[in-house]
Amino acid sequence: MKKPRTIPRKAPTQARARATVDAILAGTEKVLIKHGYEGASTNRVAAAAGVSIGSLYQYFPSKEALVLAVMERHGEKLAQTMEAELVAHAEASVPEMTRRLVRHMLQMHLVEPKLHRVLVEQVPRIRRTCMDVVKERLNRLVAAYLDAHGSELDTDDPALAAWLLINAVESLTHAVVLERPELLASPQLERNINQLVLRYLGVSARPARNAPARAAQLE
Amino acid sequence: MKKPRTIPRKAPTQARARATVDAILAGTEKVLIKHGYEGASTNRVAAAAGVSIGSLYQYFPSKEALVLAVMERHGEKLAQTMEAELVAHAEASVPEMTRRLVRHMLQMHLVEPKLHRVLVEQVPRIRRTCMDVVKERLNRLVAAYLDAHGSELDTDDPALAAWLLINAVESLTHAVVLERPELLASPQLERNINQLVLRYLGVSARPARNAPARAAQLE
Amino acid sequence: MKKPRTIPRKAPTQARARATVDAILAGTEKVLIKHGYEGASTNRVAAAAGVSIGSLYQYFPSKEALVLAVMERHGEKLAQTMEAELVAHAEASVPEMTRRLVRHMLQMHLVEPKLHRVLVEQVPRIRRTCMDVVKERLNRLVAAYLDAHGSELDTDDPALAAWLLINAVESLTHAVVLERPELLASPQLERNINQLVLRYLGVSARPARNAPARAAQLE
Amino acid sequence: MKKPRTIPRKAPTQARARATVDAILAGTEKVLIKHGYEGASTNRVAAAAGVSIGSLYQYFPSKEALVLAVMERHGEKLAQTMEAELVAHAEASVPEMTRRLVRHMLQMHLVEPKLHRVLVEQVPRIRRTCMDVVKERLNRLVAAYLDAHGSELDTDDPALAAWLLINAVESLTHAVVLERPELLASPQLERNINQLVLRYLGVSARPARNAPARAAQLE
DNA sequence: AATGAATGAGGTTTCATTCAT
DNA sequence: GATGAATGAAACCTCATTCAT
Repeated sequence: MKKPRTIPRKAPTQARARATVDAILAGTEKVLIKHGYEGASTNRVAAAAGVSIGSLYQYFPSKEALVLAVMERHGEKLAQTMEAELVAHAEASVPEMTRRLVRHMLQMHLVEPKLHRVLVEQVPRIRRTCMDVVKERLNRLVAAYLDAHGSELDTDDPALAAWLLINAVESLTHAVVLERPELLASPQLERNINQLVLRYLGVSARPARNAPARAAQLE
Repeated sequence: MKKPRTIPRKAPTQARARATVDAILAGTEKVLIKHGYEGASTNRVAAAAGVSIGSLYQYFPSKEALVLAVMERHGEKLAQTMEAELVAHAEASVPEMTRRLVRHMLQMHLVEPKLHRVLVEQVPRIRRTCMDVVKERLNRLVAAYLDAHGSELDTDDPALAAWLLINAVESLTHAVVLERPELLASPQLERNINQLVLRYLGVSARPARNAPARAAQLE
Repeated sequence: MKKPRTIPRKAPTQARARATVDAILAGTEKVLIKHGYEGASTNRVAAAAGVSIGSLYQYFPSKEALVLAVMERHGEKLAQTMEAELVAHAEASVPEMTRRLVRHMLQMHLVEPKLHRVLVEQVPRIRRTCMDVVKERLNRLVAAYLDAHGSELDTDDPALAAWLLINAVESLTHAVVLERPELLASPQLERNINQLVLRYLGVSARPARNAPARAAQLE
Repeated sequence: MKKPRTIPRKAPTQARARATVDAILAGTEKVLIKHGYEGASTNRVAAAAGVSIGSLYQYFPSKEALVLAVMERHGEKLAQTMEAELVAHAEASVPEMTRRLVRHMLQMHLVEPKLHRVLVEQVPRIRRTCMDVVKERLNRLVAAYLDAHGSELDTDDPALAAWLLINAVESLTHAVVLERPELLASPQLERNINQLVLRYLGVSARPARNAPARAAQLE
């Protein structure tokens, strides 16, 4: 069992090289989408990128390095949009924030959905997945958010709660895409996920019913 | 991207043939554990099984057929133990049942844990995973159980709830094994997962508040 | 710097396999002769052998394994003819034996001379050369012979003397072939090498001076 | 089989260029020592020399040209020290001179021994070796010396004798280094090589017989 | 003169699969 | 039924060399 090198071989310094690397990454995505992970050979990638196989190997020492780079790029995009959402509405109440994030999570699969599926379904998980990156970063942010709102919640360990929720919600969105795509549109699904989150946190999803609001909206 | 045949080529009728097939499956498991999915070549499997490569191909038309068979066998085992649990304690209260199933789920990873990891992490998900089988069967049973206990719950759609919970809990157990194995032992984790489930269902984990039931809170 | 495997991968058991291995070795020789060491690729060898590249790799794990096998086979042949000569005339006098062996050594380069040149000149010496095998075996025999004839000689250490002589004579024959092929035919060369050997051993090439003489002195 | 150009592409005229060429040669030696002949790629050499691959090719048209240049430089050094020895003691007696040269030859392997080994063992001999240069030049000098001392010797052809001896002694030193390094220190080896030479030339190693000279016999 | 990005033929090697025995 | 020798497409990757900058 070999462990192929995955660290990029050299960072492109000249503009020309930068363009080559971009072309290679774009080619990798194209090939992954079209042929899947197992069908993605370095030769195919080079061809799709309009670059010689030699050039490819000057920057990426192996197929896994290529895929890893694509995963990181993709994960980065996802993480950034989620972060933006969290930061932009830092003042939102817990139910409001939950709704936003859940909706966002569900929509993530609509950004380059084919690439996303290939990365999530086909790439062996040994290699750190793009989602791990996303999850890690989200984890911190959500944990911080829960910590800040600790008084409104019924949780013994906000960090653990963040981790649990992120994993649960993330996996649910995957599962929906894979197994029940017809539910994606339905508000029922979204409502139930929100419920899962809010009830777990000890916050009512419909604050109206419980009380005329307290605490949450004042922060 | 080719789709290799995965249906077994012929069913072994003679006892000798049956033994051969068993040896092949055992060999496949051994090789998967030792070399991972990508490192599992048919020749290696045949060698590990003490069977000629020709014989292997007499029963399994492709590498994927081999892996699929192993996955089904493994999934079958898991599903059966879960089903047994559900059936054996059909009368248990919701909190009790939840606790049982969650604990069971966490322990599943301790049954042939290495094989389990390989199957879950490395086998591309295109090919229907073993867990899908488990999940599908559990789904029905849990949905039925929730239906039966509908009056105790605050859920609009028991079937959807079953699906949500099974996916969430299953993915959490994976995530724990992969990312936070140190939590496996901790009662805190189990308590939080139980909480996630019970609160979502609108059932208090501490039945005292709702009903006279006890027991749960000591863990 | 990699060290390629050189041990044969599996010993052919069936007659068919035996034939394949022979064809591969023959092909290797052909290619070495025609294209030299660096030009000898495994693909070329397989083609020359009329065998698929896959078959080649079933028996030889690398190019170096191929070359090594050829070298051993070739060295074996050479060693055997030298041994035969030594054994057949075990009773010969020292000058007589010397003359025989020197002549033999010179003629060795006429057995498959092209292959011999490639093996000697082009194969990097890291890999144990065919000549090492020959030399080792000859070493023992000659040392034994010198030991047996110790009383006729003026040497302090027959084993060392054997080693010195074999190396010297062997290298001289190489050098002749490579640098002065025109001398190969000349009796002068042979006479001088004989002289080198005999005088070093303290035995006159013209036994007349030392002893009642026979045969040798007329050349 | 291609024959790559080996003649240097252009002679460096400027001082800067001279420095570049030196750096390249030094880099080549470093890489040869560290990675061996096959592992010595032009890119590695350029890197080791701290020079761009383009610059390297401005002065050396091929990998073989590089190695050849290094071999010539190395051979030149060796030849010069041997020549110096011969010239400095032109008046020495034959035994004395023999002793000096043999000792010198043995010590040659201690000058940059690693580079020496790589050049001698790994560089395919097609390409004229460094030793050929040394040998050729020594040949002339030794032949001249033997000619001058012809009266003291029992040889029919001093030129041939020179050639024989140089080859024999040179190869013996190699063989010692490669096969019996433990002998390098021993005086026995040196004594035996001297014996080989002197007896072949018909000169006693113990000049007492011929002339009043002394000293030599105690080693 | 120097750079280093780019090239691509061709190397070694694996492995799922077939088929004669 | 079983065997295992044989296959060959295709994978990954290197490296001497060129050439635009």
